[in-house]
Amino acid sequence: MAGASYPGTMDTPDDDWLRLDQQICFSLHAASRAFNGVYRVILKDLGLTYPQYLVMLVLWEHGELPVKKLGEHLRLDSGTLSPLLKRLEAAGLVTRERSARDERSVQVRLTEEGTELRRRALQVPRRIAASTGFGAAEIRALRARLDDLTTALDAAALSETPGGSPADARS
Amino acid sequence: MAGASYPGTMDTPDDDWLRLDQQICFSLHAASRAFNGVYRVILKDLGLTYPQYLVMLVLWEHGELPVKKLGEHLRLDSGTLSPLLKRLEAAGLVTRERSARDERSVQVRLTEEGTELRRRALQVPRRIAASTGFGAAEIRALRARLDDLTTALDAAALSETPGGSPADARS
DNA sequence: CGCCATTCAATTGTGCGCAACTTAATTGTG
DNA sequence: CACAATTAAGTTGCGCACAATTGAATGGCG
Repeated sequence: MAGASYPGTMDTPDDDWLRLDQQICFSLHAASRAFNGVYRVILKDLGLTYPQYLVMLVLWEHGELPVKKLGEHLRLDSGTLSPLLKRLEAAGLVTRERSARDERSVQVRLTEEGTELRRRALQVPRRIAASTGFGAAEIRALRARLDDLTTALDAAALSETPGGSPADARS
Repeated sequence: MAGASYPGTMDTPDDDWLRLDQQICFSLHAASRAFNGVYRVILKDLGLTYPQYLVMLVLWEHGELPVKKLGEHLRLDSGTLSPLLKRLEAAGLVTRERSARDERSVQVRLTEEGTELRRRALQVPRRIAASTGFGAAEIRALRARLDDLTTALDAAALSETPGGSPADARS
């Protein structure tokens, strides 16, 4: 509200950029936490945290996966996944077993109970969607925007990195 | 509330909702972390983390504030802010002092060095904006969308709360 | 005035996210 | 075959987020 409208970028002064920056980074941060909060409440019934739910979604879709693949789907590394999977295992939702073929890799499988949980999870998305007040189309549009953003940011992070390793051709 | 029909939803089957849900929550989660990653790299020069930067932005704008007010601006509670502010204090960027007027409250003030840091921070937003590949207008549009989302989610979180304490007129 | 409810910060405990490092298995190369 | 390089998980350490609790200060009310 403060002073105004900047049509394009033209020569927006630094101070205004700083204010805009405050707004956009705050907005994304806040939205992410707000989302997290709603999921927290809804997922409490299932005994899952939000990240655990994401892992379960991937497993429900793919059946079973090594930790590495799970990490690629979710962009998470073993530092995050290992303890998380241990908790899911303790909860009786998954099993972790070293692969016989390649002893380095650990296969994550749904238990009976884990598979079962999917039925109860089916109503979660509707409750979330209802909470947003957004329709399917709007959600899809927002998702597309966010994915663009993520793609751009990931690319930028690489070029911006001090090490800046150029070779990043991931599988 | 079961069986209700939702705004844009025809009769999309549950399975598809689950898949869409996977996508939108994953997208937001990923975007948030990607943003965080870019800030991490850029803010390293300033010796700040992303949440610390948010706190500094608020302080640069308002000069000095009690912890409570800081928390309202950022939607963070003392559980998060107390240790964070201690670290900013240790870094010599802020001071914390119990208010003489009301001994319960702690006033957070910028030090000389903290005020000084703003000049170096002025170029951060431009680097971030460049990383996103978005123009000011796009950023603003996205921000507006995210704020809508946050508002809706916050409202929903309250009504969704298990305790659903009717008297939830906070503040 | 005395007491109780409220308010603000801080603390504790749990979980996520990420960097850096460790350990073990596999692969590639001579 | 032997040995270095690579790969997969796990571990450690730090910081953030949030719920729940604690403790001190304040304000309201009889």
